[in-house]
Amino acid sequence: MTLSVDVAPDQDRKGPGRPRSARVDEAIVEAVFELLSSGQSADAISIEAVAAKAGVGKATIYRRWPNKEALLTDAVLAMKGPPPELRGESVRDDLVTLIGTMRKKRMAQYGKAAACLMPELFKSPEMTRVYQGVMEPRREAMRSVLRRGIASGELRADLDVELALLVLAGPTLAQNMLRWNPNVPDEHFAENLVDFVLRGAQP
Amino acid sequence: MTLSVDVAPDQDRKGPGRPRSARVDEAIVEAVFELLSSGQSADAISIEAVAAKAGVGKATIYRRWPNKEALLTDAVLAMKGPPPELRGESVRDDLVTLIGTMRKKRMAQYGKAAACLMPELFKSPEMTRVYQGVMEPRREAMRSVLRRGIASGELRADLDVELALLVLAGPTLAQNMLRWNPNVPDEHFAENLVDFVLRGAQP
Amino acid sequence: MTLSVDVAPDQDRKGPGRPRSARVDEAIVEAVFELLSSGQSADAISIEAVAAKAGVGKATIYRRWPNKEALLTDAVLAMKGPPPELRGESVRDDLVTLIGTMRKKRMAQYGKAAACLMPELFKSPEMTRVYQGVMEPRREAMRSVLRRGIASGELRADLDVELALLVLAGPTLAQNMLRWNPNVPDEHFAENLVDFVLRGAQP
Amino acid sequence: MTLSVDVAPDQDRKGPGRPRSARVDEAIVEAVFELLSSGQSADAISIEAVAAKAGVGKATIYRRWPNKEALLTDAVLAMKGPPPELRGESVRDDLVTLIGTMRKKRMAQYGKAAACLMPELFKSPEMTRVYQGVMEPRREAMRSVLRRGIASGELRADLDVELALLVLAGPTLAQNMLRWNPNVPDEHFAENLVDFVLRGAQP
DNA sequence: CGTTAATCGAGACGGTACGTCCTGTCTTCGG
DNA sequence: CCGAAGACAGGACGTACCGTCTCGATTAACG
Repeated sequence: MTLSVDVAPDQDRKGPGRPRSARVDEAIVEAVFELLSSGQSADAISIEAVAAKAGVGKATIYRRWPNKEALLTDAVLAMKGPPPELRGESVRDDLVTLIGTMRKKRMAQYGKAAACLMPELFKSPEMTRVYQGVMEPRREAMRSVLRRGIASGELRADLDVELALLVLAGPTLAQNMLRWNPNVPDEHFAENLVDFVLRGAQP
Repeated sequence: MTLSVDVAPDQDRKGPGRPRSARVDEAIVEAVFELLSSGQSADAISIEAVAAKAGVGKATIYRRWPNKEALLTDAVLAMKGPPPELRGESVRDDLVTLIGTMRKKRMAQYGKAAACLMPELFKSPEMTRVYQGVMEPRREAMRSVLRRGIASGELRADLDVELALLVLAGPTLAQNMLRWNPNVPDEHFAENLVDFVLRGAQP
Repeated sequence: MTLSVDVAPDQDRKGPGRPRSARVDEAIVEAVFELLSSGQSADAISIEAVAAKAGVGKATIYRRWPNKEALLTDAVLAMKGPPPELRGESVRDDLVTLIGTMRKKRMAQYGKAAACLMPELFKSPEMTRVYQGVMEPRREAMRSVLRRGIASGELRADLDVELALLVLAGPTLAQNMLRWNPNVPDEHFAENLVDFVLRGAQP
Repeated sequence: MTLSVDVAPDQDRKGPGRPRSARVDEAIVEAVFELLSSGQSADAISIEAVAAKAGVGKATIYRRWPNKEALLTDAVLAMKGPPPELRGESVRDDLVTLIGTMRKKRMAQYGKAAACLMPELFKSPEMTRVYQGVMEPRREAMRSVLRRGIASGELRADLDVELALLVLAGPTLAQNMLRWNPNVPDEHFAENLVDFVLRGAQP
């Protein structure tokens, strides 16, 4: 599945008049992102606040996006990064890498932002679609690693790939977004999780 | 930890005048819950909408709760149910029961409601506290089952209880709230998850 | 036409229990009248205000009248006084008496109250009916005086009785309710008006 | 006496921002007038109802008038029309014209509206002042016609002008506002009234 | 004298309107 | 084209009453 997306979709206009500033685009999307990750729910984010934070007139925003939903959608799209590069040697290491990239750098922010977007996900199917588009590549990468492990004998032959995916990503999500279990330390989270999932709880 | 909570806190007033109706309390909290679990974010829930849905005047709500946050907090408290009864024979069965009760009946609604409350959790520490109060009993129940398993030899002696907790609850949460991985079926979810976590992914 | 009216209609109950206080009835109607003649419109008069002014509980009012309209209606009825006694000698004197009794004593208050009731007259046909019932006897008295005058030759044979009625009552009303022309003095108003109407404006 | 009045008083602002819409002003005043003449008392007219009827947001009303009283006052001002043109030949004809213009076209509406405003007149001196300002020009016009009649001998030399004014306007008012005497027909009302007043009731 | 029922004050109830504030959109201004 | 600023329709806020209903306590006549 390929989702090709441009952040400011009607930018290819030409002709007379002052051209649109690319800086402005970035400033707006950045402002949305900051507001989101500061714990504001989607409906609590007003165009007015975005305009103020970006140092921009309200009209300038409406010139680029038809409404708030489109703006938020584009801001979510902008959170999408390149897929992580995998070494491809050990399945365990690749899984650790994949889980780890969900937790690095801006991921604490990302997690908070994603959590704040949740009500929006239930309301807007468009937003749901975009969110899936952001998630799916990582999911697919993990699937292929798991399948490789089955083929190479590093993982059980009868492994349920989808369930394994969920068991790896679920805790990461819960911890990222909600810090669900405060007793689990952040350090070596990825390694500990992967090792646990590989080995299981039985003796 | 014990959290003793009454939903309508100042009801024990006495003296002259017509007493407050208990039906009204229920109707209001129920209305909040329905709005929450229909995918409205906390800030999108207006007191006016609650009043309309409950068939109640706005003043009747304000007579009981000083503001929206208090109302939402109490509504969350009302979601707290009794802890599940465990058979106490097999650790595996008890874990299945615990995971299962997170998914039964109204839990799909509960999950959606919880997801919609997330932005509020970041804003209101009071809400965070109450949410923890609702969660902690289940967490503690699962902890003691896990410890029992270690003692009885059903689980590894070096098991990280907190991590195990997260690995069991995280996927449940992700699936409940977000239906994160649509490829994992709902049927036998608890059994499949517990068995997977017990056994691990390795051959 | 006969309108038989009792102010507090269901008073004839008997049997055990504390009887209704006649004082309370009077106090309530009096309170309504005072509020009306202090320049409050009918809708601006609240049962609460009436109860407060009469020193009575709201329930006490609702026990006697089913709603505000009925209360106001009864209060209007209470404004009805006995028809004036006419000497029957001179038509001019009898007209002066009739006009004069519209202006005596409490009539300034009555006028103000009536003015404040006007919006209600448009809304409530029941109120209209009652108001007519209060007005009609005076109107009829004046008609018979006028007809007597025609018969006795004191008035023109071709006099339009209804129009004469209006020309006598209209200015009185306008001046009572609105003090419409502040340049016309209150003293000898009735005499001046009647003499003017009798004589006309021509040389 | 000259009363210069503008309906929307602070409209002459300049500077940036979207200018106020003149249509909106008209729609609001028109809505007030319609509500008034549909038999609503002044206090029964809610700003909310005005806004709804005018298809306007409440804030738009409050941007122009500080409170309900000011709005009603301005609406009354808007009822003021140009003084009628008089032929100046016969006093009788001019009086008929003056009385007649009080009864034409929208005057039935005007009468009802005025009646509904009466309670307000007792409460608000400002409203009283404005109402006088609307009435006075017509009163003055009639006075000068009467004085002309005295000078020309068409009317009695010792005529009390103010009383004559009241005798002409009072019945008109009573009939306009209250349809006080339903037995007097609307057709030829002005002619009949003026002829009656000129001639008097005596033989 | 005790029963009984109507009394009164008080306050909860479902509503409606208040006047304020804010949002998303639109429209103008000056640069 | 851009920023700023303000008007606009709409809607929620929290308050204040309204008319009604429902209590507890009091009170006065009847049995």
